[in-house]
Amino acid sequence: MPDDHDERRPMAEIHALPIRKHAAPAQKHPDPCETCTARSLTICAALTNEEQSRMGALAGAMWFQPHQVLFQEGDAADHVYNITCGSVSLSKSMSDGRRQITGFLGPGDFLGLNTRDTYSVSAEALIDTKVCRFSRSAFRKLLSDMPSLEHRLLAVAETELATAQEQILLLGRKTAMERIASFLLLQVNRVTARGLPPNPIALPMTRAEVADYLGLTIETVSRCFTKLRKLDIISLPASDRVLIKQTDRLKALSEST
Amino acid sequence: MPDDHDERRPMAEIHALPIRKHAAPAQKHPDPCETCTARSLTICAALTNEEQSRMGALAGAMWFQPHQVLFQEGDAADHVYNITCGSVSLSKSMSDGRRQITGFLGPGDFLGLNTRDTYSVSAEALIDTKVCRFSRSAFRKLLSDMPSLEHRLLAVAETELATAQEQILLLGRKTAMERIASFLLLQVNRVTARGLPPNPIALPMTRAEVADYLGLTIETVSRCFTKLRKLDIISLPASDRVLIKQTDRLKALSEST
DNA sequence: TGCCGGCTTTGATCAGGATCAATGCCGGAT
DNA sequence: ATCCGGCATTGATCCTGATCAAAGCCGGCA
Repeated sequence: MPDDHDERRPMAEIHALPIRKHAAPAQKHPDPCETCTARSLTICAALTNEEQSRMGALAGAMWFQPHQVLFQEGDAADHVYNITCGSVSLSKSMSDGRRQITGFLGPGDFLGLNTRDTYSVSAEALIDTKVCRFSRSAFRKLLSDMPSLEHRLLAVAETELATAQEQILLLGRKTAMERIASFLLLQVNRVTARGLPPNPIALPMTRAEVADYLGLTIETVSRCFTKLRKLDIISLPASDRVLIKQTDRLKALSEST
Repeated sequence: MPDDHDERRPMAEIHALPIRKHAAPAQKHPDPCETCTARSLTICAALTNEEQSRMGALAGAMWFQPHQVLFQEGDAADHVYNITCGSVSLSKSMSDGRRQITGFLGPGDFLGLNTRDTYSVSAEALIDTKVCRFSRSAFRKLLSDMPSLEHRLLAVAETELATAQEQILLLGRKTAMERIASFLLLQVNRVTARGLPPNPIALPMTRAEVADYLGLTIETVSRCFTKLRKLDIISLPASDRVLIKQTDRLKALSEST
């Protein structure tokens, strides 16, 4: 991605497309990995050029529009995905409609790894999103040939596990305000890890998605944002942008009450 | 383990020991893996005999008593552990003492895997527990020589991730009653997976530990148990044993309200 | 320019679970 | 047999965040 920091702004060529239930594979380039902007962020960084081109040959690029579903919890886990650009939410839902978002993914993140043969969560594009897709069988073959790839995936899985544990602490024991503060600090980390300017932070998700991620309601999320604004800890230049004015006070709020 | 189903009953030889802050390594047997009762449950099952004896040579057996700490969140991650017998809780704590248990582990489960150099959670024995401990450097060497081991670990990590996602849904969106019902059904699975009789279930943890796992208070846990008993869905022959009388109704409670 | 629909904010009220407090139960030690 | 300490249960009250309801804001479009 060039310096387009507003993750919400649609990519022009995609925006013109009619909305479809399922995305179509993009036409193949001679070597898509050559120009991949997420390459340094992702597991591909662990591979030699040769290995990478072999991997690239198996990949298919795909685009997804906001709210398009990559896969649903319980679907046969046919593919694995690597996000090259955009944002995706992972979620689980209950029969009565209650939803819990288990994580937000961005460029370089890996999706759909699964021992069992069905996905354990649903994945949905938050904004226009481009992914690199592999069939699971091809990917498995790749794995058995490249121990460094498997090694890297294990590291990724362990990091995700630590993130999930942090999320479990947040949901089980933190107050609404602590959750919001932790969330904002997390977004700062996410954005700086990608080398983007940290302030103001662009939120690729709506209040409803934040609420479903933090185990709260839309109203509570909104009220906490307002309260932080009145405390002069943040400002909200737009509803999807947050300017953090006092990081230290935000940190203090994320740890106690 | 023979047919001693009460996980809370202390092992005789251990109970005689004075309480120590840190457990001492047990004297080495010629080949401890030969007699390991958890062998079929754990990652060792993926290894050939030769590989296993090589792995066994690097392992040290250790015992821990109830409340003994294997390691603390933030400690240098020097070792990895494999539980052969007993139960361990993983938890994270906040500075003011609030605690969240992120999971309970039992025989065959693996502990302490970590990309970074510090543990992301604390581990504490719930009951008398025996583990097989490896230094991380030795274990890493082992890993690079045995792709099948790494493959197996990846599968384990993915299963743990799916479990964590389930826990995130529970903490973010389920009511107190739904959490308790889900918890009890989870315990049934845990116990039957180990081939033990499912009814009544022995709970190796106290109400406080259940509460810290489910993001509730002791009182709420107790009230839910009482309510389930009054609904004739369970009975409580002892405070650490639950007899499930109507699994179908319990399942219904775990999904809606 | 003004309408419309989706998202966000704000207000009023409600309720599920937390907190505070007391009692009960059981096992181990004397 | 009795006491004691830790854990569990039960009851009364409180409070955080959910729910219900109504504006407000903003961008797209006629």
